[in-house]
Amino acid sequence: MANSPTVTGSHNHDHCIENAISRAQAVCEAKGVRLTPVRRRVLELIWQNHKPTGAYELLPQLADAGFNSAPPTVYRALDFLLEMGLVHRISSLNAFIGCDHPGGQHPTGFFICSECGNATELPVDHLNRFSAEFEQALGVRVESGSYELSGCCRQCQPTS
Amino acid sequence: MANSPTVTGSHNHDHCIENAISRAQAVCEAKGVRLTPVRRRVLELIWQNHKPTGAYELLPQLADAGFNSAPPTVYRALDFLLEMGLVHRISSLNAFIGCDHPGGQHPTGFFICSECGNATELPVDHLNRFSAEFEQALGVRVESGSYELSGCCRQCQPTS
DNA sequence: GGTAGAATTGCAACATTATAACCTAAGTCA
DNA sequence: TGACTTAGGTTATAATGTTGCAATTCTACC
Repeated sequence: MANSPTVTGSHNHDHCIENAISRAQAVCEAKGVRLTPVRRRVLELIWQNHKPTGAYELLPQLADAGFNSAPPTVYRALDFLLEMGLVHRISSLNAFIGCDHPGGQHPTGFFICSECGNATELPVDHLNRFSAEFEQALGVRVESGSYELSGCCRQCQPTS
Repeated sequence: MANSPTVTGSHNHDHCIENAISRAQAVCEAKGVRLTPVRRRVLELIWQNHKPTGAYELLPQLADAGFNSAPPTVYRALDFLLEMGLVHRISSLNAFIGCDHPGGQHPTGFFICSECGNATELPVDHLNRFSAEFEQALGVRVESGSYELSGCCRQCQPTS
C-alpha cells in the first residue's frame, strides 16, 4: 500500500505531494528557516488529498508516524506553514489545505465542492482584482482577504 | 444611559437598531415565523454596534435582560436569525453581525477594519458577479460564498 | 571541540466555541 | 379540551485552539 501510487480522479496524486514538498524546501531555504520533520510530515499529511483537513485529524496520523501528537505540536507546525504561505486556512471549515503556488503573500480563495469535498484554489489574479475593486468602492485599504465558495464542482455535476 | 442615543462616528446608531428590528419583523411576518423575545433580543444585541459579536459575548448580555443564558439558547437564536438571513456569520472571527439588507439569500461579504473592528457589508452585486466569474473560469456551480476582507477602513486611515 | 543563545519540541493544563440529548412550557388548531 | 408543533431550559459533552514552562536540539561563534 505504501508503494502503490495514489491515483485520484485523473491525476497521480503522489506528484502533488512531491511537488508540494520540493516547493516547501525551496521556500524554506530561501527564507532561511527549517522544514523540520514534524513540519514536513504535517505538510505531507495535508497534501494527502485535495480536501481540507482539520488539525485534530492530523493528530493520530502524526502519532502513526512516530511523532508527538498533542495539539500544540500540530498547531505550531500549521502556524509555521501558514506563515510561510505553504498552506491556507479555510475558516468556514476549521480546516487547512495546501497552497498551490507558495512564495508571496496573496489572498486566500477556495471553491469547495459540497459533493466530493475537494477544494480548488481560486485564481489569484481575480482575487487581487476584487480586492482592488472594493478598495475603490469602499475607500478602504485591503490587507488580506479570504474567499470561500461552495457548490458543485465540474466532476460532480450531473452530465446532461 | 438607557435614554441617551447611541452615537457612533457620524450616525445615530439607535436608528440602525430600530431599522433592523422592523426589517426583522417584516421578514418574519412574511415567512410566517415568530420573532420571539429571545430572538429579538439577540438581534438587538448583535446590532448594538457594527462590530462582529461572539456567541459567548451575548450570554451575559442576555442574562442581564432576564433571559436564560446557556449556550444552546444563544446558538438556537443565532441559527434562526441566520436562516432568516437577518444576520451573517463571520467565520474567520467566530462571530456574528447583522445583515444590512435581509430578504433574499445572497453571498456573505464583509470588510473588517483591523483598527476599529467595524465591519462593512460588501456590495452584493459585486459578490454575485464574482461568483459568476468563478463559475465560468472553473466550470463549477457556486451555491454560496463568503468573502472576508480585512485592512484599514476609511475612518481609520491616516489623513495625509 | 565547547559553549551561549536561539529555535524547536514535549507536555500538562486550560480556554473558547459549538452541539447533543432530553425534558418542560407555550402556542396552534381541530 | 386534547393532540400536535414549536420554542426554550438544563445538563453534559464534543470540537477546536491556546498558554506556560521545561527539555531538547540546533547554530554561531570563540
